[in-house]
Amino acid sequence: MATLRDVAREAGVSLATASRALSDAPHVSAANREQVARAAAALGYRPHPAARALTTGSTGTVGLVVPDLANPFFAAVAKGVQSRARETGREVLVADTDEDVTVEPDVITRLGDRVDGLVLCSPRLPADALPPLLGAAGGPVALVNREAPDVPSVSFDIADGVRQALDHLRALGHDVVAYAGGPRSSWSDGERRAALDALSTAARGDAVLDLGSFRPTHGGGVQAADLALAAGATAVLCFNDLVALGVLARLHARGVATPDDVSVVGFDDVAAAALVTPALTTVAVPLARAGRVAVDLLAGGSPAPEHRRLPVELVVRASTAPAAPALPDSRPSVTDPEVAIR
Amino acid sequence: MATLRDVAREAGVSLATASRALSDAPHVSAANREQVARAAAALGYRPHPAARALTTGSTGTVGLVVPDLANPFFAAVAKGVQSRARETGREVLVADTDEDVTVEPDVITRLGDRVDGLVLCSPRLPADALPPLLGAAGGPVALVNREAPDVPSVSFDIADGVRQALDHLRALGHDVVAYAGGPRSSWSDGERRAALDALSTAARGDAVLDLGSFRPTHGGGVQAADLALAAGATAVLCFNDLVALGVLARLHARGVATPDDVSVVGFDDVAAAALVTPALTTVAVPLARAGRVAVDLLAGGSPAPEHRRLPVELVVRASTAPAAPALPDSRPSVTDPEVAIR
DNA sequence: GAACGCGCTGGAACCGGTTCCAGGCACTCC
DNA sequence: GGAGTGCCTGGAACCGGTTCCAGCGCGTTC
Repeated sequence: MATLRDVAREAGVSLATASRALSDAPHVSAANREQVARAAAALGYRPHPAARALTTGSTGTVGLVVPDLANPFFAAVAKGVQSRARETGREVLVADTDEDVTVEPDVITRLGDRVDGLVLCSPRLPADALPPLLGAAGGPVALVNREAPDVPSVSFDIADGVRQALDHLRALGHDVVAYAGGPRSSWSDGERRAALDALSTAARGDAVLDLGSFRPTHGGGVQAADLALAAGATAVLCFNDLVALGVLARLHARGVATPDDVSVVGFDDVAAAALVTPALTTVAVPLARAGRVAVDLLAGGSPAPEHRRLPVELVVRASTAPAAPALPDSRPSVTDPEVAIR
Repeated sequence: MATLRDVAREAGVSLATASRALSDAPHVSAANREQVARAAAALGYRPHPAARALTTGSTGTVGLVVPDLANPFFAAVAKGVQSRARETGREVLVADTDEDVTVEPDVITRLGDRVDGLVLCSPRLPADALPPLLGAAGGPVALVNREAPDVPSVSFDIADGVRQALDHLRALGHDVVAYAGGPRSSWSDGERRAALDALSTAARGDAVLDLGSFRPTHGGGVQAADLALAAGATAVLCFNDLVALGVLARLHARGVATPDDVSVVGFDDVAAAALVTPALTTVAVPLARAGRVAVDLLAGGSPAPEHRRLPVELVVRASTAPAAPALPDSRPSVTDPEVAIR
């Protein structure tokens, strides 16, 4: 492997000049610049990343921590991080915590030492567990899909997404909407619930039915569907698309027609949402773009940490339809002991 | 940030001794070893990866190149690579080529400089494009899901998977099976076709109907379904699960019952395969394990490159059923101009 | 008691770049 | 013609580790 020393010798200049020439620094004559470029090309010179990192203190690498690479949500974010990093000449070091928040400190520490900045996508991490991790990172951190004081972040306008979904369902005549929630420790579930609270108290007679918390997976959706059916819900808004897919599957299995009997709305607009039958109405969230923005936030050294909130958009597909004229007793009542009306 | 020099001073020993103590090298007294460990802990010392890489020549990092992180197939491989790398104290640098084989040389070169070894998962790359890339990597390379001379690889026993699928379908009475193939440049499509050839010539009267090559996606499956229907096929074996999911969706949309009218078999056993309706019968392929094995192959410096072929297993779910008693003219004939009988 | 060997130790070289700093040269301006 | 200015240039220090090698102290053996 050719080193800079070889290039300098070949070009007949000193090490310092060769370095300056290759890094487009000033104080190099055009002739020497040319000579060095020629020599580097001839020798197939490629700078040694570790050597460069040692002196400059910058590795040209960003880290990405996600709970599960196989989850399409995080995969989409990872793609965004990846592509933006590549565009800006950086590589990405990725860590999958396998949904185990207890390994995060270790993962973050290990990654933090080798990167210029860390994109952290840990929706399930409790808010109070976050600050110590930021210290462990030992460098700039950008959060995806959650917000915290003093840390730059990219999140989504969840409240608006919830509003769009609710407006859509209410316009279809569903004045009671069931919510199949996500994990309690999840920041974004909190946002959804806050938005639902605000929107149901503001409305006249419209209500939101809290089905509870479910694992943010297909299996969680299966459970939620049974509860929704027991409560007689005609419309279910789900924490995310995976849950919605589970709801769809369970309704189908129990012989309940979607969207004729029950409408279902998801969140995220994961690739599969458009492919299932019936195609899922869902709140599209710019996952890849969030990944890209996160990378940019790392670069922009932030005196005042920037919080970017990306717009979302409801995409109406085939899983929602007008409510059937309701039978009075098939509607949940406020006194129903099994579910809480918000 | 504390450096080794600080640790040495704190422990009252030389730089050399401190280094030896921390790396468990011999020629350090027990007392000093203890002193150094104590000092390192007190100072929160963490070795500087770039400095270490510069002298040792090893980065403690493996690279992974995949066409698309959002594709569940590659996501599963990535998870395997990730977890095995972590277990063995290495980090993983990941690159997504966005299904563009023309960027692979660049990606591999850039990654190759910063890693100890590269896991390459590029199913769509033509065989003759491979050798130059291996040179560009500038280090050990392990291939996943394809084989090539002189390069260690992990692949799957595709022939056996095809056999299991065919046996299953034939046992159900489908003596003509349509194959919805993948991209021609794909190594694994070649394997499937070779296996199908072998198995159909060997059989008596059984045949395999080549529907052609499709993009290895849901959309490809939609196209394949139309051709399968046109050919009057009662059983379709698909290049992979994404295609199979597309076939399922299209059959459903066209009012064809699965599995009653047409049986469908996938390949890979991606997570979604178990979740769709009807649940997909498919050849399960140990994706994550392949990723893990690939990482191990990188470590074992290979004088004779090792080719590991992992076993696969048909999982029978709900998308396959006995063939309906055939109407003579609904069966494709050898003279049907639209399709080739193998 | 002297020669020998062995284990521990620290000084120094080295990995491959970047960058500070002093020096040199040509050119301009008084 | 001499001083001053500015651009290039290369020697050398430095980043933070690892490792070679010479030296030293101690215990052993004849």
